[in-house]
Amino acid sequence: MPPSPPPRRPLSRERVLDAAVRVADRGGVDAISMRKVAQELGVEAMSLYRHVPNKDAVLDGVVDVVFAAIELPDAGREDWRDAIRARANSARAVLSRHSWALGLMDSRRNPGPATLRHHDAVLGVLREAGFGLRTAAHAVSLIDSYVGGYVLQEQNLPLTSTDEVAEVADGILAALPADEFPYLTEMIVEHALKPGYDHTAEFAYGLDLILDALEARRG
Amino acid sequence: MPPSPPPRRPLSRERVLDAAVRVADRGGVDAISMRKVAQELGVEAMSLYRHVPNKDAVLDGVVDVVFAAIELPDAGREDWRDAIRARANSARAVLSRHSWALGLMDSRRNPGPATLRHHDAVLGVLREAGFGLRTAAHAVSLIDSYVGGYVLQEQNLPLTSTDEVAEVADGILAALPADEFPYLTEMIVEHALKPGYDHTAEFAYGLDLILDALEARRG
DNA sequence: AGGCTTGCTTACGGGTGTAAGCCTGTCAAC
DNA sequence: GTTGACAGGCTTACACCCGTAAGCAAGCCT
Repeated sequence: MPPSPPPRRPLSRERVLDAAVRVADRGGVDAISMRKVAQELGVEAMSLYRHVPNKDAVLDGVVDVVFAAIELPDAGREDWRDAIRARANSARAVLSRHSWALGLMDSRRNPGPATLRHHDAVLGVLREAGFGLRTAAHAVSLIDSYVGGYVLQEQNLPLTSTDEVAEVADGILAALPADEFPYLTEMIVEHALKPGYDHTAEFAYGLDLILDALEARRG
Repeated sequence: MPPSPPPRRPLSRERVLDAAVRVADRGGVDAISMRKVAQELGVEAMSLYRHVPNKDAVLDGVVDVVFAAIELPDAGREDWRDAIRARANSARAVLSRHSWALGLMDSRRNPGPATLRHHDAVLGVLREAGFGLRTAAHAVSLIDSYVGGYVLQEQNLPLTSTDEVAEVADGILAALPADEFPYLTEMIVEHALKPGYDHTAEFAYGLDLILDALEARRG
């Protein structure tokens, strides 16, 4: 018998979107082209159109795929802050793994089901915790801004190792007179170059500050 | 005498960058192409290469032009919060006017002079106000995240008039069963659709919350 | 056996960055 | 003045990459 030739799963909208995510992870949003996504699947570009109406639909879909990967807040927690903190950490992890997704959300005006379910769950936790409508709206705006903004600047400084930090910092320091930017120089030399900078801890600092301040204004 | 034919200012790096900003304001980052920028100046594409080495340099330059438009914090204020608040408001205004710039900052790894001057000034205000190095670093991260993130989601919901809000909200409400997203529905019906939503006020709420919480941890 | 799904082929009309070389207006030195 | 150099802008051309319309071929299910 033929040893089951390559399984050859048929294409599907889901497989197309997943492939698009992988392509974007590798080369950014601009890398998402029908040809490249098709290639990722070992297929020709036009084949995708059997499962997706056009490229815009791919972009819309891809955003929702990423959103679906963010864990929903657990409404069962006794402290609303724990629920929100967990989902914020998850959101940062996911958005930072697919850093192109943040920028893509702008141009897309059609929220998918995962996106909507998400906002609903977060709002639910806040409302059940006793936040008024208006305060809950403020809280959502504030928290989402912080999470999104943090990921944004995390991308700007994707410095995983201390060596990389040193390299970039040296470049800046060398290119510019230290006495023109005294505070920046101080920060780089005295703080950024010290080992042990941790994005997770930095993120947590701001998040806790925000959550505590919101707790103080609850109800 | 000939009535001074069109003044015909010569090109320059500065004029090229300004034109690129206008092009991006009109059509987003992707609209920045050498041909389009040249057309904006009434000139052919290749002429730009006399004043700019390549397209990447245009993108780097354009980011710095936008940054330069943000007003520096005034170190003279008695309360550091007033200085930071003023600069945050200015940043939001500028970045929201050139909404494409936020996304562009990611890919650019070469901060221009305006960018550096900016960070230095903000750090200066915080340090002079008595913040320690570590706390100042946290504060910068927190504030910048919030400002950037707010602009980001402001773009997602660029709803200037209440009518627009209603239109979008109706679309969402119609497309999805209200009982599947009860909290979201509540928020839209009871809050978002009410007149008087003001982005400036919403932004101020979160900003003040953050600044007050930071003040409590100063020194 | 027939139809329907799935993927492929070909093709069109556009957009991109930029290398190489030409043309012309301006201005300084003779 | 006349001449010469040179900068600034233009033309042409190359070698890509893009989204997608139209129609064809093969495999599966009924």
